Amino acid sequence: MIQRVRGFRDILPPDINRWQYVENTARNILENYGFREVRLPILERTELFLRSIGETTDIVEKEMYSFIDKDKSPVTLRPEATAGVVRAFIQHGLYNQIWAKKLYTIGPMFRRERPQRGRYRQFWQINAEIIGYGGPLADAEIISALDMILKALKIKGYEIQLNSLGCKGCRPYFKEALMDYLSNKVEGLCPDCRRRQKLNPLRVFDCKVEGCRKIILDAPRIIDYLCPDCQRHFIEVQDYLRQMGIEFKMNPYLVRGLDYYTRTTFEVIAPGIGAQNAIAGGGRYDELIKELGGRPTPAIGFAIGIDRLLSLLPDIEENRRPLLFLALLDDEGVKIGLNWARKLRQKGIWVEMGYNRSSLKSQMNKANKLNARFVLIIGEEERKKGRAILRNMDTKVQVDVPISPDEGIPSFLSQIKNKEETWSS
RNA sequence: GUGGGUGUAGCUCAGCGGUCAGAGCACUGGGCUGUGGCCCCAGGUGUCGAGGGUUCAAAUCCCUCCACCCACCCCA
Repeated sequence: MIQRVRGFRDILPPDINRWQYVENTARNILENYGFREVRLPILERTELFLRSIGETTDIVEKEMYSFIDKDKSPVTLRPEATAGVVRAFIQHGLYNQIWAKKLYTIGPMFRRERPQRGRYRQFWQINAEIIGYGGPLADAEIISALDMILKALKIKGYEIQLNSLGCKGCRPYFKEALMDYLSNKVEGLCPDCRRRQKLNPLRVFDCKVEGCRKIILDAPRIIDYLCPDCQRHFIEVQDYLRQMGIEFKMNPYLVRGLDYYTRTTFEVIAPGIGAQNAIAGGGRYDELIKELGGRPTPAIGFAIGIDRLLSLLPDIEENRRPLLFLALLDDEGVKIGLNWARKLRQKGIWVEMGYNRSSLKSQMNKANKLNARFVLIIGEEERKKGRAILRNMDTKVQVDVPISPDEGIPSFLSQIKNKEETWSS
């Protein structure tokens, strides 16, 4: 048997209900916030991710699905969405398009990690970006949209963690201070962090090793190094969030795994879904568009992990049911039934039938398994009388209706209507 | 990349050196010759994850590999 590639998943009914529910909910909310959907390539040039995410991040160092295309160019399955959005934004010169200020996209991302609960090599994200606005109101709106989606989905117990990473003006001072501090503590650091200390000292904050954590506790904090502008920005973001009643928790150690973030960063964690408990994350990236060759343009975005979100949602019960199942007992019956089916479906009604000739018993059985509300029986006897048998599967009540679709369908539909009135009263 | 756990029917699992590989659910047919759910009966359920080894004898013991799950690293 040919097996699925490791870490990839098949999404099948009845699970698909939950996927559609989450996507539809997010879509509706984002559209109300004025976001427009974009659909972008899954494959991008590797360089895009090297330059955006950062060469010394875990994603780039060990998690990318990269390969050499037939024309020898290095390409990579996107490990996150923002880089592609920015690339498209620059490529199409969208700086002044009113619809390009707020964009969202839903689709799969790829990271080649060891799979575990809540972590897959292909995972799905809902991404939203506000582009071209550097002020704190954009931050507040993006977090507000994220929070509204989580609330609409009735996610319980999630926590929004907030931090600021400063800007290109103030972050270097902090980086230096941190590097100085860490260089005196090298003995206590794990091998990974010794390397990080030189290359990308902020990443030490993410370390879970006991020794490193202790060192981190006394380390300089980013928020103490913010320049006045960054400070003001961050305070205003918090004010807006409080204004809207959005709860959040400050986390001065939140640095995020991508190098392009500036100022506001956030992450949403949720309990009860295993070790991989981050269901969403994001932040501001005011330098990225310029760094990728575009005009200087501030932006902020978030990503929601659909796979992880779904593990927090209860099963959605299957309440779809066909209105009518056609039990067709002979060749002539099939011909009549085909017309019933076509005409009813044109009216938007779900009609089922058996595709192999079998006994009435087995057709009834199938109707029952499909949970059809009505069965219309058309056989030799019915044709002789010119009247088909209509059985209500819930009440077991059977009545006759004209067998010809032109007369029978109106009769059928009026009966349904009456039934619904009596049921609802 | 590292560690631990698990691989037997479509699903959930039992068997853990000694005839034949089993149960429940699901599936198909019949009891009911043209009427579903309940009940009864019958039936396919399978390279016992793959390959090799030990043994008179391997689903069972050993080795290797593979897959899945969980955890570490890190993140969605």
